[in-house]
Amino acid sequence: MRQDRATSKDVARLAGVSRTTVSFVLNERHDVLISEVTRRRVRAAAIELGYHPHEPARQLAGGASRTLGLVLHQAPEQVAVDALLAETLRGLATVARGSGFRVLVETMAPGPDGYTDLLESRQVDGLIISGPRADDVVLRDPASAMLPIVLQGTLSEAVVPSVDVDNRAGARDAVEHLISLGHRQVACITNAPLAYTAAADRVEGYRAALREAGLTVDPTLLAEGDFDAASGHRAMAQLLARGRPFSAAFLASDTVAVGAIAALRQAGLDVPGDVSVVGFDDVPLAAFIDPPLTTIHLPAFELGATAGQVLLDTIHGDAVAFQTTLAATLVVRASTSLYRAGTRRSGGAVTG
Amino acid sequence: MRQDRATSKDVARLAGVSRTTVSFVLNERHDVLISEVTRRRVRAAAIELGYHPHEPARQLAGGASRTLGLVLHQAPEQVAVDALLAETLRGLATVARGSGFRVLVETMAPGPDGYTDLLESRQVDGLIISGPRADDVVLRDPASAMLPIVLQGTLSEAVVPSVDVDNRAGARDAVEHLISLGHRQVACITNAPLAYTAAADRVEGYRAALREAGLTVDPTLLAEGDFDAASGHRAMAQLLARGRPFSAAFLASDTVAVGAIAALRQAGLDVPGDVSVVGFDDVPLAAFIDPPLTTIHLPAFELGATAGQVLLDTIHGDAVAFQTTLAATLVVRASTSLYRAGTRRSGGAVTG
DNA sequence: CCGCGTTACTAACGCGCGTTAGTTTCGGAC
DNA sequence: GTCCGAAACTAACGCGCGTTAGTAACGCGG
Repeated sequence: MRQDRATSKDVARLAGVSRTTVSFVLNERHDVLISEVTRRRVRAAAIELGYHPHEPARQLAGGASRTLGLVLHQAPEQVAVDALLAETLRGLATVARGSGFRVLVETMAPGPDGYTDLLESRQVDGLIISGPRADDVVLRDPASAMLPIVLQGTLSEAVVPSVDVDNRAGARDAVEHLISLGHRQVACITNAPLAYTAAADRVEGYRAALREAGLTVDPTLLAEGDFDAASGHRAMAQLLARGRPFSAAFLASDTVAVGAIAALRQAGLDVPGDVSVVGFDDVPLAAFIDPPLTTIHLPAFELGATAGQVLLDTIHGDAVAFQTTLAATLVVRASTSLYRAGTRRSGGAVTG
Repeated sequence: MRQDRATSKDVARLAGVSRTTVSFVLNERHDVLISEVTRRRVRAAAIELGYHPHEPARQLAGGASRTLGLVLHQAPEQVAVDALLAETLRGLATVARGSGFRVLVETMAPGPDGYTDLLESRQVDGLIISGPRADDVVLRDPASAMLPIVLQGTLSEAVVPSVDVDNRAGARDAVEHLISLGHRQVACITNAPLAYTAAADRVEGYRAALREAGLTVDPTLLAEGDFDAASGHRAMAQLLARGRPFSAAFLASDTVAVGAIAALRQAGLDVPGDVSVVGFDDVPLAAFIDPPLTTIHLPAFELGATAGQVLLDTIHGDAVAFQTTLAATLVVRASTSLYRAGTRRSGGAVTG
């Protein structure tokens, strides 16, 4: 196996045909006429020799790599904390394999580095960019509009197709749920700095729900998270320190929520007794932490699968939707409860 | 950009030299003598044309793909739950890039499918197999010993180099910690079925610690987890139902631990008041759940990086250690406390 | 003037495959 | 016997690159 690989020439010789015939048979070209006897003979020879076509060679000859690139264009901290990456990757890989494609992963710190190398060197036929950054020039350059690139996420003014979850609607559902339980003062901690569109959209949904319910949006009830649980802890501590009472909170990421809940506990507050909490993402552990987290389910597998499908369609030259939005649905568990005036803190948290 | 790519021929023409010279210059072959003037001219031409070497072509000509394959040879449930995959992948990608390699990910359900296709078709220069299964024939076939394959994990009788965390020592440290706090009845829930070597090793470490402390190993205090939190919940419920008292538990996975802790709570038991708990893995959320989890830190990034380095060494023909073991160290947080006889349940949990 | 080493390049092959344009064989219709 | 079209193949090119062997120019000692 270490020694000489079998080439299609070897197969041809063993089967007593030409290399061309071997290629036709193994690529199942039914438009060319080859007798069933010959086909069988070729296939048998290929198996006997343990023949595997040399991939780089067929990529060179065929002009396509049958490989999809997944660019993780995010900071290490984010990646480390992204509990859903595995699922997304699995979704992408599943769709890719279904079409005979493989998946190449490129991790890269945010910056001006070019991921287009992958494309220009023809190592991949298309790219999925996850975690797009506002400073990304390629995604805005009109010339890129024709490249097989799909955004997983949202970026204003991007010129390439994108697939994303409906962050705004999900957030609104989350907050509407809290309002329907009678809560009137609802705090919010973002999942990330507002420069990230996903974070901005979720806050937007939060505001929309409040407005639609005729409630005022109080900026002192908003704090900023930064991906990990520690940031959620800090943000909640800030919120409590401000002294503005609230009986519920929308925490725009489960990971951030876990930190925030810890902060609430340390302040002597019970969840959901004193403060009801809704998260976002529905990470695998969400159902099992204490209390089981009411959250917005992010369809991670579908996200990867859909992005992959859109990219494949783009590569094949099919028309694709410029923007695909997946629904994120509310999952009610035990971290939310009816608002009861006169609870321990008279319906609102006070300074910790 | 959609139109004709620039080839090295175009660069040669523009620079007024031959294609060979272009190749020498761009590949920084300093062993061939080319004047600095020419070098500059070639580089300028390449930039002007936006030239990117055609990767499949150089792979064909060069005989190497400069790509590493990561095979996730595990069931979907595992992947979904693997909070550390992202970190491992990042570690691998970092090392790979450092040597000019890319990373191709192949997810695959357990089974007899051949991941060696990747290798035989020369799409990758080497493979890292994560989550090896006992039924894997390739890894035992002596003929495979010379293939550039590295195991991330442990498999008895495997003939390829492996990189793994010291599960046994980590587990022993965990249990020793509990014993040092005065606990004498220590339960254990595995992270996975015992067919998985990692699970078996952790149980082994658990037993060793007990024996070394002169304690008896009670099989009724052992239950089996299955990757996710739900399995931890079930396993802990079983343990409680058996009625055998214990004041501490070693839960061989943080994810499983989260489920187990939920079950303890439902049985009216406090952690660590009634039962001290040590986990394994140190997932990102471990420090922030309630109570902050004492656990064994798994160096995920290093695991990926080390596996990648060993694979690169193998590919380059360097001698590599057949087995590399990374230390997993105890992180003490708040889920463990001193054993106090006469606590609520007189030092032990009883039937729930 | 010749021979010879050094410098700076280039012509041309081969990597393994897909594919186009052709060739041969063969059965039947006239 | 000839012609012809269909059937079953094959020869040979080209994909874009790395690389080996070879060449041309040049200086310099003899």
